[in-house]
Amino acid sequence: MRDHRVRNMEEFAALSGLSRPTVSKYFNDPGSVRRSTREKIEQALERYDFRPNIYAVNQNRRSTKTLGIVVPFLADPFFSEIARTIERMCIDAGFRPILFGSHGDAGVEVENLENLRVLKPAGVLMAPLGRLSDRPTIEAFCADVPTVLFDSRIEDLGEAFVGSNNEQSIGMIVEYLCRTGDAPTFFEMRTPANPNAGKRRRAYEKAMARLGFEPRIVHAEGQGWEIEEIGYREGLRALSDRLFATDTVLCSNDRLAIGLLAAAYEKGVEVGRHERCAMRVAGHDDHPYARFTCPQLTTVAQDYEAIAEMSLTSLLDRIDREERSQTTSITLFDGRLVMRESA
Amino acid sequence: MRDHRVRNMEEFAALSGLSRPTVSKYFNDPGSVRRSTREKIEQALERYDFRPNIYAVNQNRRSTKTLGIVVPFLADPFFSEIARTIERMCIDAGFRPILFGSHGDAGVEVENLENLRVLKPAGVLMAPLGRLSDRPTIEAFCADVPTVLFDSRIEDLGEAFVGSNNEQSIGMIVEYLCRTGDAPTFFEMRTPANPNAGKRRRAYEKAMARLGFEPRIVHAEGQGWEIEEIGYREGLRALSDRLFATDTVLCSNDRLAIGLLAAAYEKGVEVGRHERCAMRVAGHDDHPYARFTCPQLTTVAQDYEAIAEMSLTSLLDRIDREERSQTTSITLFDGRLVMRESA
DNA sequence: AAAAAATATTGACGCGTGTAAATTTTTTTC
DNA sequence: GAAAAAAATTTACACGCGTCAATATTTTTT
Repeated sequence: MRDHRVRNMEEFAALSGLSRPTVSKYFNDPGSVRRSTREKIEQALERYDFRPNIYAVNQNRRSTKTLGIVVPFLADPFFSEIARTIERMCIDAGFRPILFGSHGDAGVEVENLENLRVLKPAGVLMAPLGRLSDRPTIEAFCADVPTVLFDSRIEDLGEAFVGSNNEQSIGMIVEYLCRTGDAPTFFEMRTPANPNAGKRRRAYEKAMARLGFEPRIVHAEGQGWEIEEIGYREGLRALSDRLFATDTVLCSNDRLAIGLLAAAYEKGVEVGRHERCAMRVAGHDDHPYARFTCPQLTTVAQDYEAIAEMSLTSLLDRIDREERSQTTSITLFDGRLVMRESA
Repeated sequence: MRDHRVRNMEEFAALSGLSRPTVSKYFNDPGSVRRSTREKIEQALERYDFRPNIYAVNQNRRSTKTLGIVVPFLADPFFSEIARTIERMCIDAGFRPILFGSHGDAGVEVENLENLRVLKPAGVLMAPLGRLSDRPTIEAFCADVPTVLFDSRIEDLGEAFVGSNNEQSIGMIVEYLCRTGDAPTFFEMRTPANPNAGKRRRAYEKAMARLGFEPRIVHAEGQGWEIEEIGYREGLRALSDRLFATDTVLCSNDRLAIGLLAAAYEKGVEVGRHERCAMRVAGHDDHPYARFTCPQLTTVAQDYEAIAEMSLTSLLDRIDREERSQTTSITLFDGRLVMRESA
């Protein structure tokens, strides 16, 4: 049991009865040494619990076996969930994930990339802020480090992009809403940070046109990532001023819908798909809290797992091939309708 | 502008017209070199943007200027918020924060500590899982690395503990509820992961006794961090079976309250402090979503900033003094009553 | 049992920086 | 302007590990 502290690999090799290069070989790939040798090392490992100095290791390896993960906002459950999924997969793939949240701030996003640069990661998985992101910085970063973007696409950047198929998912929910009641009015932020917002609006317009309805859009004013607050405040206003043209509202995302539902409740406007209800509300993303809104929110679930897995696979693929690709491949996953009480 | 890549400090020193040791001195403390020297370096820095290799640096320094932050669950807004606050403060203090979330899993928490050990951080700020945490592992870690615990206390561990004063905050809200209506029934998980839960229950009992009421407790069955789900499911059951002895319910935390409010809504039980309402519900923590529940949740706000700042200050203090303290100092911050519609 | 193949060892160098001692240069003080 | 103090330079070693070439040993094949 843990006899004494082992200073370095030299000492540990001696304790194992082996030479340092052999032990080094083992740590880089346990399968590359003879079985009897491996057993010797693992036996010693149990007694002395030695771990190679990561700083010395990374100084000499070309690739550091660390992967950066950058998300715009850790407090947003979508990103904390997806980060968690990616982290786990990284570890299973033999990499060391390191997580950065940008707090919705472009300056912090740039800082995060600078910090990552210093860490010389093998690759980076990044969900950019979107419209607010400093494109030149990200471009320069992508040129130096293999980077896969997810969730928010930035035109022509990154080795690959993985996201959700807004056209499909919005089309699907618009169709559902039209089929079961009034055609939806679209509720979105006027100047959303996330580029998915624009795609969703266009998908809404397209779906409405296809179904023969006039698209109607209500814009919420306000900036930043306090999206529920904006949905609430602007929802109150829209309800007071009767801005919603129909009794059905499709929100650009669940966080906006959460705010709107709070506003409707406060106004005494009953929301739901039943006869007596005055209004239907739907969202997009299947936010973890969508099950606990009043009423429970009908929405579209994104495939977290698939997005995480595809992002990582694409990145590891690029890292393995050790060549930078000129084109950015794009993968989009379909959403799944989640029917609850609100619409 | 960015003429060419600078390989190392030797080369950069030559480009600055200085010797490497002097440049090294500058990077460790810009104030330690003559002003004219500093200007030379900063001028060169603008042209060549060199940054010392962090791996080579950390191999030789005793302390690594990185600070670990470990939280039990990044998807929980309380922790993502407090992590963000601490991160910012770390950077301002000249340290490099590195964030780990344990996903509510004791195994991951242990992994996080192991990974941190490898990184040889100057210190660690940790909110443990609580009851689920593997005490021996954390104890061994605290013995090796200066660690300050926050939020969840583990008896006799860490250089310091910073948390909230549950006795004060629960006492305050119990008093408020008793003054304005029925005395509250306490709603909590039977086997909560977080040790604050136990403190809150005892504080509730104490406050009720002080005010001359019989304490009444309803237990929610269920394990893990899906607290809203448990609150919802068990809330439904409690409402169906009329388990709440009074018309006022004080939840052990906001996440449980969010679930209970969803259950009440579904049951058609009107919640609020107005005449016509059948029930009052209060929470604890001032969760970011407490403003968007239906109705908005009356709760107790914890002082994020104060907890973050105090934790970091305590840690930096211990790091500076370069000595391990025998006693763990305890700091608790008072909560602030946040009155909204639900109670 | 001998030959061939696989694996381990020895010894050495390099990575980029921290750091210390001795020396030289620059700045400050009187 | 000389002496004292402060700062920079030179030189050298250390950190812990990756990696290579040459050699020795073990294992597998014939």
